[in-house]
Order: sequence, then C-alpha cells, then structure tokens
Amino acid sequence: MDLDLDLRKLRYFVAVAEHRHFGRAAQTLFIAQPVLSRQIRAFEQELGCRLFERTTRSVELTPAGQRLYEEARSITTVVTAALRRVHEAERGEQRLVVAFSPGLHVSEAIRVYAAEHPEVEIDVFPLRWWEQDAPLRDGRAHVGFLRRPFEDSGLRTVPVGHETKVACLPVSHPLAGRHALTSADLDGEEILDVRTRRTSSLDEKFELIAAGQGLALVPLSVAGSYSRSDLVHLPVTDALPVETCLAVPENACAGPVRDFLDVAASTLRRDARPSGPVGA
Amino acid sequence: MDLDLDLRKLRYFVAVAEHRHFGRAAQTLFIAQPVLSRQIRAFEQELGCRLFERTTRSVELTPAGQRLYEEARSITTVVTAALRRVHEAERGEQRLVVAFSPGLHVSEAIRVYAAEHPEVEIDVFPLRWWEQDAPLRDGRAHVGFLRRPFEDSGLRTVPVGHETKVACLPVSHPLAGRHALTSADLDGEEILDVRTRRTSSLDEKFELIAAGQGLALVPLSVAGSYSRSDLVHLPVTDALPVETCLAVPENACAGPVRDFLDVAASTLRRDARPSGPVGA
DNA sequence: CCAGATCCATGCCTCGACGGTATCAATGTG
DNA sequence: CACATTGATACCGTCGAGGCATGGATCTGG
Repeated sequence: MDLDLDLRKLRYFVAVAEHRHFGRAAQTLFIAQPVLSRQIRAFEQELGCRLFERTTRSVELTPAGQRLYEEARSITTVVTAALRRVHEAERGEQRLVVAFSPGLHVSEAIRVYAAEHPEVEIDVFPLRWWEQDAPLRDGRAHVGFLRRPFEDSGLRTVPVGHETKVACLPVSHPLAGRHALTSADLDGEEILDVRTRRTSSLDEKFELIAAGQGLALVPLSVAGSYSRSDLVHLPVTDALPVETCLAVPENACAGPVRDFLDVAASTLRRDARPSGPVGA
Repeated sequence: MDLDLDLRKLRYFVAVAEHRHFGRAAQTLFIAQPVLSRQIRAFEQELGCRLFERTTRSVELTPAGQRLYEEARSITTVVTAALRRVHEAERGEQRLVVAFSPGLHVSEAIRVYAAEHPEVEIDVFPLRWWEQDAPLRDGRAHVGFLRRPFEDSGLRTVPVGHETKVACLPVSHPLAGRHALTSADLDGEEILDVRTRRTSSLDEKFELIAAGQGLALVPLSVAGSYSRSDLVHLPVTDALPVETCLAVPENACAGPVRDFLDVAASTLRRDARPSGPVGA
C-alpha cells in the first residue's frame, strides 16, 4: 500500500477545490501560484488520476476530485482529533476506548467505572459485524464487549451474559406463520452469516432477507430494535444462546484497563472466571 | 491548526513502536538506522512531545507515544479507505452517503433507491447528537435524515415524518409515578438539551438523568431502544411532535442525490413539499 | 479584429529536508 | 577489562518545495 499521502498536498488541493481558482487559493495558502500549480499536478500523478478539469478560464472538480474533497474532511477530522488526544496523553490525561458489538448497549460496568474514575476520558467504539476483535488487537480500542464467535487467541475474555437468538425471515416465507421454530426447521435454508455474506450494515442484512436471499439468526435485542413490517422474528426453541464477553488484549495490564476489569468483575457478581491467566 | 502531520514520519514511528528497536525497524523500512533516529527526533519536535523513552539498551513508548500508536491505526484506516474510494470514483463508480440522526433507522426510501440503482454504492453515516447538519455541509454525507431542530440555511429539506417525544426521568423522581405528563409539569425542571449540555452519547445523557442532573425529552423510538431499569419514560400529552426531515445541500443537484430525492418523493406519497426552490 | 486583462503552465534558481556512510558514546556481557 | 550492541552525531550528496519571471490560452471592450 502506498500510504504516503502527502497531507500538505491534500491541504493545497482542498484550497483549490474550494476557491476553484489557483491564484486566490495560493493567496490563502501564502504561497506563489506557480508552486500551487506544480503541487497539484504532482499530487495528481501520485494519486494516478486527474483531480481538476481546468482551462485558463475555469477550474472544475472531476468525479475523483469531488470524491477526494469529501474524503479530505474525514481525514482532517481524524488527524486533528488524533493530535489532540496525543497532547492530552502528554499532559497525563488518560483515556479508555470501549468497543461494543452492534446492538449491545453500554453496560453497567462502564457507568460504574466512569463514576469511580472521572479523570479517565471514556470513548465508545461501535464495532462492525465483521470486525469483532480487530480493533482490540490493533489498539483502536482497549476493552470490548463482544458477541461470540470471535477469535480468542491473544485476548483475555470474561463472559458477561447470554443473548437468545431468534430467526429472522421474510413474511412471505412458508415458515413465517409459525409461532416458534426448531433448528430442524432451518435445515436446508440459506443462513446469512458473517462468513457467508459480508453485509456492511445490519439493515443491509435485513434487506437481503426481505429480498428472499436467505434467513439469519440474530440476537433478540437486535431483532427488537430493528423491527420491519416485511420481516418476522421467530424464537428458535433449541438454539443455543450466544455468549457475550468482555475482552481485552493479553498484553494490556496497564492502569485504566486493569481498573476497568476490576470494576467489571465486581459489578458482575457472577461466575466471572477469566478464560486466561490473570497476571498482576 | 498545524494539520501538517507527516504520514511518512508516522509510518516510521509505527515501525519503531512495533519493533522497539531502531536498527530492525530501519531494516523493515529499507532505510539506514541513523536516518530513522533523526526522523523520530524531528517528529517528536514537530509534535512537541517525546514519543520514546530510549537508552542505548532499550526503547519504550511514553504515554504520548502509546496514544499516538493507537491513533495511527485510525489514521491509516481512514486514509487507505479514502484513497480506495477516490480510485473507485476515478473508475466511474458512484457512491451515496446517507446520514442518519441517532435512533432513526434506514428508511424505505433508501431500500427502494438501492434496488433501483444497484450501481451506486451506499454508505450510512451515523450522526452524533451535536452534529446534526455539519456532515451535510462539509461533504462527508450527501443526504441526511435529520431530526429537528437543525440549521436550515444552505439545505433543501423535505419533511418525512413526525416522532412523538417522551419525557425521560429517573425512577426516584416525584413525577415518575404518573402515567402521563403535560408540559406544565416540566416547568422548573432542568431539561438536558444539546445546547445546555453537550453529551457525547445517548447513554451518557441517560447517565446524567439517572444521576439526577435533570430530565430530557427524547423521541419515542429512542426511548424504546434504550430502556433502563433506573429510568422511566412518560408521554407528554401536549408536547409537539418533532419533525424528521430529509435534507440535502442546496448546491447538490448531481446524479445520485437527485435520483435519491426522486425516489424519496415517490416513496413518501405524502405532501412532500420542498422547503426551498427545487431547481433543475 | 485587435489590444489588454486574466489565469494557468513552464523554466530556472535557491534552500532545506531526506537519505547514506563513517564514527562516537553508552551500556551490557563474558 | 575487552568486546559487542545500539542509538546518536557529523558530514555530504540528491531531490523536492517554493519564489520569480515569463509564456500561452482565453475572454472582453473598443
């Protein structure tokens, strides 16, 4: 991957895109106009696509340029937030990013923790369906409330609850009139799984179901939040409830994470046995 | 703001952070070790804070370095996704980003649009409570389903529905035993508003309410999704329902946005009068 | 139709940043 | 205490960013 996007050139590009005029954009950037022309041309070559359709009398964005202009806002937002948080860390401010699988709500543990540790800034990280554990591994989140199955290796996990799963089918489906199903009823049906069909959102998954592409087993809480008139949710009497876990990276025994685990353990008051060795 | 973060230096930093060893990190980067030492030092000066605590025998991350390492993942994720989408645009692929106020679900219009325009990639942009319209103005989203109130100027809006608001109060509140309230009952109560108290998440707002910091008026759909045992939701009989709108930037009459508005207009089949002039 | 204005592009120059090689200084090891 | 390891420093060459002058294309007024 050529991740070497030059943020300075991106800033130049944004100026030209907003002014649609090289001379005035150069003025706001405090550089000379010829420099800007060359930088933009170099930027286009680096990206491999033209960004402006320009004559001597007009400067207009190409589709690629339009797209880049939109993306530039996301990039600058993330970068400025990152720099701000780095400086906060430099000043000693602590932060804890708690990831949540979709449909799970902020738990009791996080509220107790926030009350006990007001000096720690707490952020939530909404997880996507297909990236249950990745943000925990690469450092984007420190602790996570995940729904099984996910990849255990390298994580310490604590079970925190169970969710019953219900079958989601279109109203036109032959089984839709039943009051309850068994797993035997689902034999031969196409089950939409994270592995079989990578849907980017839950709504997209429901859309596939409504279109007759298959069925899905979804946690009850999710089914309740996203009710649609063209879908029905039916309990599956013999389905195993899916386990929800609190997970942290194995190597992370640092302050806030450690404290959070302590709070979680005392909050749960149930058989909260860590699945791995709990070192000091 | 000094947004001029050098992504090349960031890449160097990540390599050192992962290897905790300048020589080996330099090998993987295909540069000489002295270069890496100088780049890291320059990077620290640009950021204004030390990133590594290093002796001749060990290299460890400072708190600021640890934070930057976490943020680096977010930055690279956003940048690579942005570059990918720019190239998709270059190849002619179209994209439509639909923003949603929290609690609103993907509407009928988006499903119909996706079915009619399978060539357009559709993304959703979950809006925060305090940034109802900003992503629409700066290009991060193309159309948005917003909940009033928001800043109208510069946007074309189409009313798409109404939501009744319910009062959310802690169970310990004197009014909590009532079956319904009127707005007169709420006189003198502290109402938690986006303007009065900038809560970063809905859960945080509910947490404030549970802590006795005040009450809030929340849309019914939101109240249903986030039920808590320490809060009660009561209808307010004379409260005006809050209007939900479909909004697009005034200057955007381009292809996918235009098509989406057409689909929305035909889908709604109600008095979908645009609030502004609908140019060609 | 032409002179002038406007505006982006090109050529040439200077300077600073990046990368390489050689070497020093500090620390751990047998 | 000799030696290896490792990060830091010094010095040098190259490349790219920025400035200035100018060219070429297009629109406008007379």
